[in-house]
Amino acid sequence: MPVVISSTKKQILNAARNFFRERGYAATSMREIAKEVGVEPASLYSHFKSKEAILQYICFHIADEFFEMQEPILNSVSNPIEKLKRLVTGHINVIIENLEASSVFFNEWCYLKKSELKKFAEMRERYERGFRNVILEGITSGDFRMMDVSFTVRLLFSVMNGIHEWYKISGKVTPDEAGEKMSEFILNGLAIK
Amino acid sequence: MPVVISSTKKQILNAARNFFRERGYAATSMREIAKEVGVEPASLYSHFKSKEAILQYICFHIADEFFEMQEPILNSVSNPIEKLKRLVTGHINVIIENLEASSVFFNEWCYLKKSELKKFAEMRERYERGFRNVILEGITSGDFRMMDVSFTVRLLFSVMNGIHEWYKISGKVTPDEAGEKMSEFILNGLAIK
DNA sequence: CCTACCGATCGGTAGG
DNA sequence: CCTACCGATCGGTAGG
Repeated sequence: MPVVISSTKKQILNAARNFFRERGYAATSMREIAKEVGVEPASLYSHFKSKEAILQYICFHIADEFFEMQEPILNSVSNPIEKLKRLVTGHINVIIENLEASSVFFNEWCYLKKSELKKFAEMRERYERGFRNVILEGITSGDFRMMDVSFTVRLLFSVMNGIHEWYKISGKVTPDEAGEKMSEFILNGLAIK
Repeated sequence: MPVVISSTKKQILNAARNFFRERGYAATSMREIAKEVGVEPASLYSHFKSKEAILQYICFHIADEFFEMQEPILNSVSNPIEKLKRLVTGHINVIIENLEASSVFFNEWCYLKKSELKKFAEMRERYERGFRNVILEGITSGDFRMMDVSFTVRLLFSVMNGIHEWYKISGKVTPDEAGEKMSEFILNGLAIK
């Protein structure tokens, strides 16, 4: 059942995503967002009850996208290597298709209020567990080296998430090529064996 | 020639580094910094001419540390693999020994004023070039696979820089062990060959 | 969705 | 390094 969302609300979210990414949450004022949308500052409050509520919407909405991508892959039957490749490609595709929201998700989540911060941490833990399990499967199956799984998953997320800072939609590398190259980096590294 | 720096100035920098990392530059007020140091807000301005000047000091000071680490390694005669290992370990050691400053360097540089932003970008470009050249050397020598060097260097920096977000001084992984594990990840990846 | 407005807080300065 | 203070801007509300 699709959630109906007014055109003005969409515009507010769009403006907020851009400003929050560009200048940061704390440095963005409700007045700037209102001006961009073309309404008076007070009018924003008939769509969101606070500035932080806008941030909430952005962060949890993009989180849904990550889970919707992850679940079918985790439940598929492919081997660990194939599974990891698909997760990596899926993850960076979500980022690339939502560059502004992803940047806010990665960099501005800390401005969520306490109760939401807790939900946020639990969600991230659940998502990361999916990746950890695939790596464990791969070690068990003999496809992956023995390694410190927690440490490695953090490296994995660093590589994948970093892409939001430098990927250019207009560049010559398509999202799928980026997934290919990144998977090669993650699976085989730089050195010739 | 060591630059003499007053005890109060040091305290201001320390408080600023902590607050800028914890809440972000924009969300930190001069009043909070002053309170932490134990002086009146107005007194900060006899040490720094503006809030942004504090940010400048933090960003460019830690940048010096990165260059001081990099230069001798680039000029050493070790082979590309050894060189890259030492650069990786050196880079993350600078981060780990300066977690607050590094976080500010990576996340808050965008609040520098325009003229400083330009210097900052040039500096970063020069530093990254050092890494790119080592990878090029490695491809030429046959130690590294053929690859998209620009793309790979971005992945490399993502892996290395990400550590400032999750490394715990109190954890069981020492800085040198972290360098070892990270180099293994970068050079050989997850898969068994 | 607007007008009108609130109290709080901001970075920074004058002058000592 | 302090007292005293500035104009600007902030998130948000009342009431229509």
